[in-house]
This record gives sequence, C-alpha cells and structure tokens, in this order.
Amino acid sequence: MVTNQEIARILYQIAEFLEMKNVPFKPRAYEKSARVVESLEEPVEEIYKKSGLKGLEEIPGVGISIASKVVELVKTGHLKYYQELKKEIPVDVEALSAIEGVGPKMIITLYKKLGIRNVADLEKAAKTGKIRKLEHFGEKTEQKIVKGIEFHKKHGGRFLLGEVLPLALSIRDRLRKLSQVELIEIVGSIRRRKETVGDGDFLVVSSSPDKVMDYFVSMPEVIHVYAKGGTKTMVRLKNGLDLDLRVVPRESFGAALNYFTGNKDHNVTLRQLAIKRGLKLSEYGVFGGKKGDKYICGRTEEEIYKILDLEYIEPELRESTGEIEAARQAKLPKLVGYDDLMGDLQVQSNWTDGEDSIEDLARAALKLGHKYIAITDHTKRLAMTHGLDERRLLKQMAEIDRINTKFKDISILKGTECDILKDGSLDLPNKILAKLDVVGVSVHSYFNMSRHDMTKRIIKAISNPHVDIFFHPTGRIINKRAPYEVDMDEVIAAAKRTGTVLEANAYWQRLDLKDEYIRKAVSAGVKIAIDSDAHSIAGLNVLHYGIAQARRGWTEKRSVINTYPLKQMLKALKDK
DNA sequence: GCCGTTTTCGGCCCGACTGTTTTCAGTCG
Repeated sequence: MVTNQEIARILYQIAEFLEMKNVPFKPRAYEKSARVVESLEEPVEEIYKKSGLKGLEEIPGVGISIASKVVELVKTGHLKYYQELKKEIPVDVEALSAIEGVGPKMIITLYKKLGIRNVADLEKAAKTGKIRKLEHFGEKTEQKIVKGIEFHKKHGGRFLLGEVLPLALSIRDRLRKLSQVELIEIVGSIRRRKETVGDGDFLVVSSSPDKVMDYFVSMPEVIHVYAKGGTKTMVRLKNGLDLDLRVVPRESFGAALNYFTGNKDHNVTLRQLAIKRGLKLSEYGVFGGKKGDKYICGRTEEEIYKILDLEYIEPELRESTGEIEAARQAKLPKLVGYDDLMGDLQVQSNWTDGEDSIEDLARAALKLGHKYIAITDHTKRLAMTHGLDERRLLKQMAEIDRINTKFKDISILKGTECDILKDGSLDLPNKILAKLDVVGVSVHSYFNMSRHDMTKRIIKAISNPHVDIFFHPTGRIINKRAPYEVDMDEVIAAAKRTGTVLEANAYWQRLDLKDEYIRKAVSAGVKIAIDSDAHSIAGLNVLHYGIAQARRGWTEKRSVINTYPLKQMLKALKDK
C-alpha cells in the first residue's frame, strides 16, 4: 500500500532534484501534481485499481508520464527514475528544503562544495563556520541556516485550522484597532478555511505602513522577525506559527485580497485568463493599455472576477478543483451560509463522556440560537464512556421529556450515537432505535479491518431502517489518525439508496467528512448534517468549522438537513 | 511534463525581501 502522502513526497522530491539540475518547467509540473495528489482523500492506489492509468491521467496536473510513474510506485513500491536522481545527487532533499531559507540551488551548491547530504551535515558545517567561506554565501546566510534548523527541530509541519483561527482573529482585531489601519483581512489558507494551515497571512491598507509593521513585530507572541519592509513583514510566533503581513494601496485591496487568498493554482489560472485578454493581473490590480501599465481595476475582488468574465468565487472554493470553469459557466453552487444552521444533531451529555447536563447543554444551545439539539450519548459497547444500555437510555428519554417542558424555544431531541459492531449490527435493538428521534451510528472499534469488510460492515449498518445519520464516516483524526480503509464511493451510493444522512463532523480535529467527500456526497444527492460532536457547552461553538468544510465541499443549504426547521428536518430522516 | 475560449505545439504567474553583490540570484508566497 502506497499512500497519497508518500506518492506526493516522492513527486515533490523529484521536483527539487530537477530544480537542482536546472531542468526548465518540469519542476513546476511535478510540484503541481504532488500538490494535487496530496490533497486527494481518495487513495490514488484505489483510483488506479478502479480506473487504471486512464483514471490517474484524469487527476489534474497528472499526465501520461507522471501517471506511469505512479503506477510503477503502486505496483512495485519504488520508482526507478526517483532512485536514479537520488543516486546522482545523494542528498536528503526533503529534510534540507524543509529548512527555512534553504532551497534547491543552495542544496546543490552545499553538496558539491562541502559534501553536505543531510541536516546533520548542514548543522555541523554551519556551526563550524564553513558555509560563510563559500562564494555567494556569508555570515548572515550561515546564521539563518543555524536558526532555521533550530526552529524546525522545535516545530515542523502544519497547524490545524482550529489551533490558529482564534489566534488569527485576535491578531486581526488588535491590528484593526490601530488608527493607521484602514482595512484589514485575514487571507491565505485561513481565509479559505483549509483544515490545516502552514502559516497565517494578513492584508492591510494603511496610510503609514511603518507604524503597522512596528506594531506587528512587537506583538507579545512574536519571537523572530524574518523580514521587515515597507510592504511586507514576516515573523514567527512562540507557538511556531509564521505570520506574513502585507500592506497595499487602497486601490489594490481587492486584487491583493484575491492574490493572497489563493490557492496557488487558482491564482495562476486567473493570471493566465488575464493574459489571454491582453491584461496583467498582480496583487496590485488588473493592468492593461499599450505598455500594460495602465491600472484598470482592483479595489474589490468582485471587479477582478468580473473583468475575467467569471462569477464571484467564494474563498472556500478557490482550490483549483473546477471552480473557475464553473464560474465561467455561471454554475457555481450557492453555498450554505455561516448563519444557516438551526440545530445540532450530535451532542454528548454527562450521561456518558460529556461534561455537562442535558439541561445546561440545551440552555447553551438556545443561547446560540439553535431551535433544536439532539442528545446522542454513546452506547454500551463503549464501556469506557459508560455507554448507555437499553435501560439507561429509556431513563434518559424520560428525563428529556421532563426537561423539554422547561423550554419553549428549543426542542431537545432523543438520540444516540450507537456503536456499529464488528459485523455491522448495532449496539442497541431495533425496538428502542424506533423510539428515538435521531439515530446516529458510528465506528469506534476494529479500525484495521480490510477495505472490503469495513465497507460491508458500514453499509449493513446504515441499511438499518432506523438509522438516520452516519457519524464521522471515515474515522480520521487530522494529522493523528488516518481514516480507516473504506470505499467511500460505495458508502455514498448506499447512503443515497437508503436515505441515510452523512455527517460533516465540525469538530476541527475531525472535520469528517472531509470537503472532497462532502462534495461527492451532495453531488450524488445525499443529505448531510453538520454537527458539533460537542462533549461540553464550549464544544457547541465549533459548527462554523463544519460549515466551512461543507462550503469547501460545494454544499448548498438545501443539502444540509439541520438548516431545516424542526418538523421538516425530522421528515427528512428515515423512519418518519 | 502538462495543457488547450489562441494552441495537440509552444507556451508555461508575478512581485517582495535578503544577502551578496555592484546588478542579481535565491527563496518564498
């Protein structure tokens, strides 16, 4: 089994090797294909098994040459072309280029002049002053390398959106309070609400950028300043997160907003569209005229898309997955809004592993404006959570009836997060499931089953006529636990066939379904439910992450059952 | 090596900052 991440890593490395060899254009091609493969949730290996070489070539950025290499990787577990490049330049490109400020050209020079092959070699050479003696290198470069290595040791990799969004919002609000700041927005992958982010980007319009930059680098979180200029400043925070701040003129705000929101391929395509129209697009605006230096527009993003004959594209969609083509044909979805949810269909109370009582949860949900909330405690198989058996669940249902009499603006629904057992049967008998308003089911055990068995197990479970929602369908914990092996195409087809709702779990460590599968599900006509999976009052506040993920999955309001008023929502469930 | 509202061949996004240089290459986004 070769994972998408492993394939992407090799493609990235090939790109770096080719860059070192000064091969034109190919590095970009490999890099692009790597980015695409990396972002696919469906295993490339599965795509190959299902649709062969042709299927691989349909992946954007992957042509016949890269597709064949992927096939070799899938079939044999290695790739000759890659091995040969590694033999020719035997350096650990992946680790070396992960160091801030170290790129392919530097790596090849360091290898040729000093025989540096890995980070340990690099650290030693830098600390013993060997690097500063090289031509075109100096003391500062050497220091930068030492620091880069230290930083990377402390904190490598990407952050989860939920870890950085609150911080980014706080910094945005602090900057907004400065009198010199006229306009400010968070841009980059945070604005696109990507599930993981590499850094934080801010865009500012200001009459005195220097003051803003001074404030930015002196924020208490900042421990290092990479660069500080009149329009661009880059810093690192204590928690390891890098932040960029850009300042642009007012008339360029829209163009810059667009440019820094990305993603990269989305931008490249927009610029190419501009060129085709005899225009030039940059972060400063759209330019035309004989010399190509006449400002045409750029105050707002809407202007940019309009002049390129495109519908406005929401930030969450800008991932170069067909949104530009759809915008050209005016076929973009009207996305579910951040204020559209009327309730929450997965919440755990202190009857099992939640912290708060049903009544307190209901009161908190009411405060959030919810019209309904489903209490979905675990079932007995999850003994560690004191999962409910039939007797305790009946007791809880009576308790919910009692509490409901205290509220008139919110309805507490009787639900369950019923365990799917190994053979696909459920942890509670049908006769009690039939009495519940909302039956959710989920997998909490035997994660390592074969793809075939897991798919069968899940389809059996959701085929139960009482099962309404399949909770966190792939079981992943972002950056911690891979999804279990399951054929999501088949699960989606089964959900459609049986009228089962698939959950878009909003908890930011899960975000399960992922955008890619949400898109497949809704385009197949399957309904989704965006749930908090809250285990406490505070946990109720994460729905916006799920909405973001749904928007990234091209979801319209009508596909989300908990945007419906209570009666209509209940009707959309199976056995009602 | 990929791709097509110019194209199946001939293109391939644009700009800021830094360090090492006296005009630019490398890196990053």
